[in-house]
Order: sequence, then structure tokens, then C-alpha cells
Amino acid sequence: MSAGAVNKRLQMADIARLAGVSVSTVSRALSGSPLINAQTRQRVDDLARSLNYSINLGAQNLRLQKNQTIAVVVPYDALSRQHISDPFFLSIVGALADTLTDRGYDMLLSRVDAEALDSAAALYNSGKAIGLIIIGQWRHHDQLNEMAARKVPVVVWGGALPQQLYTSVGGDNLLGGLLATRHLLASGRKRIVFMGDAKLPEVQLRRQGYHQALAEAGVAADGQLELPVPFEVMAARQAIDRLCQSQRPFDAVVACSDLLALQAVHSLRAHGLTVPQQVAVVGYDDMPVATYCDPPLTTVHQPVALAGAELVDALLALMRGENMAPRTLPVHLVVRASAP
Amino acid sequence: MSAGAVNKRLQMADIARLAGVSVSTVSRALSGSPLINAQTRQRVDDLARSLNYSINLGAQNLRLQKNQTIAVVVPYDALSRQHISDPFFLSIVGALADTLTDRGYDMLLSRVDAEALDSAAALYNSGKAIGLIIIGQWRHHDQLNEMAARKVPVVVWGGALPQQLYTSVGGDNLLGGLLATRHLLASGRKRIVFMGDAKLPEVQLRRQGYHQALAEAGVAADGQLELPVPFEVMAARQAIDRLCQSQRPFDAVVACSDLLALQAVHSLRAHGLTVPQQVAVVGYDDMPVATYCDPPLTTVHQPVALAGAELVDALLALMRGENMAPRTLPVHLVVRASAP
DNA sequence: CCCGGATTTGCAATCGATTGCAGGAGGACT
DNA sequence: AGTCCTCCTGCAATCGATTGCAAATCCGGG
Repeated sequence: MSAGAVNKRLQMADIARLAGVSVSTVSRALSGSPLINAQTRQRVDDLARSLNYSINLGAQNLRLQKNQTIAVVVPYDALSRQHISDPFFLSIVGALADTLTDRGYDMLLSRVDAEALDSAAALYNSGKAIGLIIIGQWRHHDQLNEMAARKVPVVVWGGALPQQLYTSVGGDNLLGGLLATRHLLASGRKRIVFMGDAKLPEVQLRRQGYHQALAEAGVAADGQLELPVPFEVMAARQAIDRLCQSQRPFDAVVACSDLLALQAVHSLRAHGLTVPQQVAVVGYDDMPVATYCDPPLTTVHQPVALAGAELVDALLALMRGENMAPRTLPVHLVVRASAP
Repeated sequence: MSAGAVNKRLQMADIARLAGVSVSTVSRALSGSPLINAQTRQRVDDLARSLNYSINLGAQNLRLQKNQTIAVVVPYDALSRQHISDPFFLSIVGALADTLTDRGYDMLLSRVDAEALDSAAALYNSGKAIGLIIIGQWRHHDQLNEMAARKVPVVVWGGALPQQLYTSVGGDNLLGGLLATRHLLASGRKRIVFMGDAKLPEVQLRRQGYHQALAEAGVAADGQLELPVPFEVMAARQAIDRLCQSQRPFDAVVACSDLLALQAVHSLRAHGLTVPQQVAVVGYDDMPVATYCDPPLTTVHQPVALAGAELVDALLALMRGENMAPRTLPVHLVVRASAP
């Protein structure tokens, strides 16, 4: 079928030959230099346009030491070989794509093993990207600190921790945990389950909020009610199943994502428990699903679009050499039927 | 604060100077060439590693005429200034990120105006990416055909149309529309609303399936029941509101996404109609939300992970010079409470 | 007819890597 | 000691663009 039509990619030299001028002239013409005669410029322009030529950006970037690419890194958990599925992470990615496009940057979406977060620095060292946005701290606060210490321009979605050298942007996790738990306590619940993997800093902060609320209300914390559930679909069901089997009484659940909350609801119902009558459930993130699900979820709202904008702007500021302190975005509780 | 420590990016010449060898030697050492003495290689290797040096990929790509970047294009509707919000598109993006990472490619996530889809070709012409994956045909079959005719390696998520020069991968939209409508007809519904913007090829195909099912059942189609609703949150509510006000009777809705379906449910209930008793509703996509919502949605399942893999593999085949026919992926109906 | 200045164009170096080819160092053998 | 071969290493050209500087052209004026 196809003859060996090599179809080499068009370059400036080709345009130059066809226009009967030198490569320099083509370069200047296309960049609109006033040095070039108007007619010549027009001729070159027309030729380039009619051939669908566009400048090789790799070469241009090399020469001009320029690059407009920001890498967005979504770590994955190698153990569970997990895909990007959490809708919250996906919507952050969407928000980042929008903001970066707005600001005139390209977005490289990259996945790296969460256990080797610092391998993301190679994206910067290799010049592929001029800055990094990492979604989540995972268990590697230290690696992130090290990257920042090495002057890699990086901004992380996550909680503000003590001893933090890198710039982070995150929801107010402590407040989130606090609001959720207070709300449940205010409605008379006392045996409140906390569901989330506290090895993750964000979750850890939410748990602090949870404890703080319990303390405020003079309710004793029960470590058995803290379920170290990762952000995974089946884990939540199993955790609730086990809890129900253990006969340990509880009357509410604070979950660290809406998806976990919904899984919990599912599991509770399977055990014959009613939501919210016997067990109230509060989610986290306030994804669209929280509105539509049954029952609609009371949940902690995180400002996704704002998060995208703040992450990008923090990174740009960082790259301008400004000193960016970690930033905590406001969250608020949205009360719906799952915990009235 | 910061002294003017210029902190220039490290390059091969720096390593060479520190190691006391030439740039050529460093290059060969790092690439593991057997020409280099083992000790020299070791020394260079250690030095590079200890300085966190990585090869400048821009320069390397230029020299080697190599590039491993695939652009994923998510068009946006300039009119509605819409963000990537549809969870289906986002999960396709997630699936693509996973597959591309697997296959060893970088993913450039790019947004372009849906009215100028062919501007995406610049990503290829400029050498920024070696292939394109475009999510959705939108209204621009012709622009896509033209790109393909110009030998731009492009694969499109969308329906297989007549006169199509480009490679597409999509769910079986006709079958989807057919299954959804048949199911409703089988349960005795006769006045079935079709909700979706038929200017989009995928929706158009689903509508064909809808009509085909009506014809099979000998039910007359009523054009007034076809609501041209874009994939936008508020549009669905308004459309249903208007329909209810028009007093035109109907007993079922086929929606072109789960989100539209949920909006419809919301609106129907606001008008005092029960779902599924008075009006049955079928969604499309089978996103996780369909399981959890109230009522759980009967919906047409689209294989998202498979879609990601098929899109990538089709593109890679195309770039190898193979001739790829459009591919249609199987869909099936998942029956839940919204249309039992 | 020659000169000066303004206007346009082209040569060649450069960005940071890779690689063919030439050449130096060292050892073995005659 | 001389020759040859092997094993390394470095020089210089190259990828596709940009840009300082030199030079070519054209023009009017003297």
C-alpha cells in the first residue's frame, strides 16, 4: 500500500529553500522581526502556513533556554497497583489542567511510585519540566523536604506539617476533622468511628481534629474506633464488616473521602443498620456524588477549583524566587441527610 | 534573603570537568558504552549520581530525533467556558495516564477550544508530541479527517462515522442507545424522552439506537421528546422543567450521561414525579456514582480502563505505520433501581 | 562617479547532548 | 628497539532553531 514516502518532518531549512532565503531570514520572519523586509516576511509566512509548518519547539527551547512545561505528579501505590480512581484526585487534575492552560503552561501528567516520590525530581533535573506539582504527600514528607532543599521547584497538595521545607497547599484538614466530629457530637453521637489511613499526613491532621472535638466534648477516645483504611474501594467495606462483627458499639462514622463514606453506608446497611438513624456518616471532599447518593452525604467541602489555582500560583511564585509559605484553604461542612 | 547563587542547571560539561574527562566520555559512560574503561565509567556514574545530574532530555531528544510524549487533548467548549468536570472524561484521562505510563510514554494533557480541534495538530507539527489522543469528536468530524489526511498520528475517542479517515475508538453507542431504550420498552414504557446533544456524533449514534428500538417495538417516535441537552449541569434540569411544564406526557428518560440522569431525577422529583414508578430513568457511562446514587441508576456501562488501553495501542500501531480501522468497544446495560 | 547611511540578508557560533573517526597509551611479540 | 594490536579517549560535526555581527544592496546626494 504505502509507498515509502518518507514524510520527514518539515523544518526551517525546507521553508528557507522553498522561499529562496536563508534559515536566519525564515527564523526572523516567523518571529516577526522588524529587520526583515515586509514582502519577504509575507512570503515566508504564507509558505509556512500553507505547509502547516510549526517551529520545532524542542530545538527552540534548547536554544532559548525556555520551557513552559509543568509536571503534575499523581503518585500510585505500587502495592495495590492502583489506578487513578479517586474522583477527588481526578478533579484536582482537571482543575490543574484548566489553570495551567489559562496561565499558558503545558501540563505533563506523570505517575510515579509513591514509595519513590523523589524520583519525580528527575522530571525537573532532566529539564522536561520547569516545576512540579505533586498530588499528596503520602508517607514521604522527608523525600519532599529533600527535594525542596535541593531547590527543585515543587508544590505539594497536602497538609502543612512541622519541619516542612517545601511549599504545600491543602485543605484545612484539622478543621475538617473538627467540624465533622463536632457536628456528630452535637447531634448526640458519642461512639464515633474514624476511618482513614493515619500514616498519610492529611489524614493524620483530620484525626487530630477528630480528637480535639472529642476532647472539647469531654468524650473519651477509643482507639478501637480508629480504622486505618487506605483510599481503596474494598478496604472500607471490610473494615466496617470487621467492626460490626466485633460487637463494639458505635453510632457514627467520619470517613476520609466520600467514596469511603459510601462504602461504609453500603456495608452498614448490609449489616441491617440504618443510616443516619442508627449510624450517622460524614464524608470528605464534597464531590458531586455526595449530592446525589443515598442518603445524600454530609461531608467536608474542599474547594477543588481554588486548589488548582492556588497550587499553580504557588508554584509560579516559587519559580520567580519568592518564598512561599504553606497555604491552607478553607473548608466547611455541608450538612445533608447522612448526618443531619 | 537569597544571595544571587545562580544555581545553573547541571550539564554534562560540568560532570566532565569535575571528572577530568571530556564530554564525549561522560556521554558514553552514562549510556553504558563498552568503549569506556570500567573505572572511568564508575567514577563518572558516581559523580553524576551524587550531584543528582540527569541528562537534558530536550537536547537528547533533539540529537536522537526521539520523543516519547503523547498528547492527550480534552477539548473545551469555549461558549460555556466549561472545565473538565464530566467524570467520564476524567476517568478516561486517568486510564490513559495509567496505560501510557505502563507503555513508557509521557503524557501531555492539553486543552483546546472544541471549535478549533485541528489546532491540536500543532502539538504534533511542533514536535512536542509524537501522537495525539483526542477525547471526543465534538462537532468537527471534518477537521479530524483533515488532520488524518495530513498524516498526523491521531486517535479519537468517539463514534465510528461514515466517511471517516481517522482512527477512532469508542463505545458501541448505537447498541447503548438500543439497549437502554429496549429495556424501557420491555417494561412497558412508551413515551420515552431522549436527552442529549445530537450534534455530537456519539449522541447521534445513541439516538439512532433509540429510534431503532422504538421502531422494533412499533412505538411512534415523538420529536418533542428529544431534548438537545449539552453535557452541562444545569441544562438538564431546565430541559426537564420545561418538559414538565409543557404537560406533554412521558414515562421514561434515556440520558446521555449518568450526571444528566441524576439531574433529571432531581428535577422530576421536584415536580412531584416518582422515580422509577412514574418515570424510569436510564443513564450512560456507569460511573461509580451510578451505584451509590438514589435511586441506583440503570445505565449503559462503558469500559473505561479498556478504552484507555485501546486508545493508546491504536495510536502506537498507527505510529508504526499500521492501518487502523475504527474500533467499537462492547457496552452492556447494568440494571438497577432507576429502571428495573 | 563615488560615498554614506539605511535597510536587508547571510554567516557562523550557540544551546546540550551523541557518535564516527582519528589518535594516544600501553602491552605483547619479534 | 621497533612494530602491531588492543583499548580508551577526545575532536569535531550534528540535531533544529536563534542572534550578534559582517556584508550586500539600494538610494540619494555631492
